[in-house]
Amino acid sequence: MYSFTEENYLKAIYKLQERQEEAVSTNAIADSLNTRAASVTDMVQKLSGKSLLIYEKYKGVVLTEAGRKVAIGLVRKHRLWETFLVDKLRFTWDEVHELAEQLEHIKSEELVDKLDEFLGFPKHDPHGDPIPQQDGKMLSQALILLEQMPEKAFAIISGVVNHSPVFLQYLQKQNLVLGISVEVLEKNAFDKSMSIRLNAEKEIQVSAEVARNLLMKV
Amino acid sequence: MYSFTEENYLKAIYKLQERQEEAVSTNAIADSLNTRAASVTDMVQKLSGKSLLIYEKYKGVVLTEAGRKVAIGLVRKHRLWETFLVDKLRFTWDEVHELAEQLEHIKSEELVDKLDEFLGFPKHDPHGDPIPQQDGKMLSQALILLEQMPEKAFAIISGVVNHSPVFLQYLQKQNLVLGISVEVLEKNAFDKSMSIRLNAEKEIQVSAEVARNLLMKV
DNA sequence: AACAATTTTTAGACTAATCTAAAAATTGTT
DNA sequence: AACAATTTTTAGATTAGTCTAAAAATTGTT
Repeated sequence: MYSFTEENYLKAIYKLQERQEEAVSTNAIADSLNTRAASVTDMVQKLSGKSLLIYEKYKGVVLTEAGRKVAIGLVRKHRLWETFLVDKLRFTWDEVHELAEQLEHIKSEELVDKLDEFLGFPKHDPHGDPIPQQDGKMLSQALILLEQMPEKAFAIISGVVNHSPVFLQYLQKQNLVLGISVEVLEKNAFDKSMSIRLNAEKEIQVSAEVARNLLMKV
Repeated sequence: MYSFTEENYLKAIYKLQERQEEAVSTNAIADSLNTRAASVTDMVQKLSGKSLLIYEKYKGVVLTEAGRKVAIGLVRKHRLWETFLVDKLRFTWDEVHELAEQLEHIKSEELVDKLDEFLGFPKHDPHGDPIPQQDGKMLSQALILLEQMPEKAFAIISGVVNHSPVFLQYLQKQNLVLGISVEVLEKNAFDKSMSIRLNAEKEIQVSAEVARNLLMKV
């Protein structure tokens, strides 16, 4: 069984590794965990000793299969708890991240599997991110950014890149929520803002910043 | 906010104080937490510094109102999570204690209140123990032990004293579960065993040991 | 290829929670 | 009231995780 702290390091490394295929630097880990590079060096040496990652001095770290498994288990728990909080307890999707950060460390395979069943084996969490299955597999769903859509195209809002509460609250206010269908009416070449139509009804303007942070399912 | 460990000490002291009205000794605390008296001395000095309890050298400790409040909050969370695990996730009542020990330390007032609402504001947990309300009040329910019941009396099984899995499993097997009505048919003076009738149907024998651990609502 | 800038590691120290072993206080018994 | 038994505290050490500051390695630029 791994400590709260060990688990947090594994998840942070997993998330960093997802984007860039190379080894993850100690500084990058320190940044994402709000700690110092010296602390990271200590911890990755410890995790390396447990064969959860491969560490080369001055080169950075790469998770082993065992380490990846632990990290994916945490992501699974995090996203299932978020789904529970929103679907069952009626939290809003911008309130649940911090709570799920705590709940993901509850140790029990049986609990997470029963939660999964209770929720009806959801495929996505309230932010549109895919929920890993028991076997660690994730249904990848080929989402694209709103900014990448051409004029006249249709798609469904299915996730966000930026998870900050302020952004999520903005989306809520504009009714840019999961499942809404969007048609691109016009793309403004000057500032990259877009006119879009929601659910074949309301027409609104979104900035490039927003378009760059909304994930769409075609 | 208090640490996981501080919370565990407060809850343990609260539970010990419930039975005997005097100050709780460091040794008693050490026993109930599987730690050593020396460690307890350190921790109670720390908690005393935070005004959560009153500590007198060689005399033991008594919780302050603030300390009691924290402990009752933990009991509330523990019993609500146990109710969730049994009612919603279909765990059996002998499986949930360890999980609730973890879940009770999740920090969020809002979460516990929403959980309470989701469960329909239950008054008792799956073991029949009363669940404290938001304001810390508990509906006391004047339960008596089965062994205290006279012959020909009727009552409802409403709780257990001993929460060990082996006892709970025994109860399940005998159908001695919460809500069942019991009539005392005969009390054996020799070994204090009892003959009882369940739900006006099946007649069974229970030992003094069992009768001493079943809480009944008259 | 040398060296300045940057990144990373090492060394040593700190805190929270724990332990063992020894010292001190309390209690009970005669 | 004295003293043996028990309980409790103190002293000093340990572990996990963290930090700062200094040393070492790497990288980029000329």
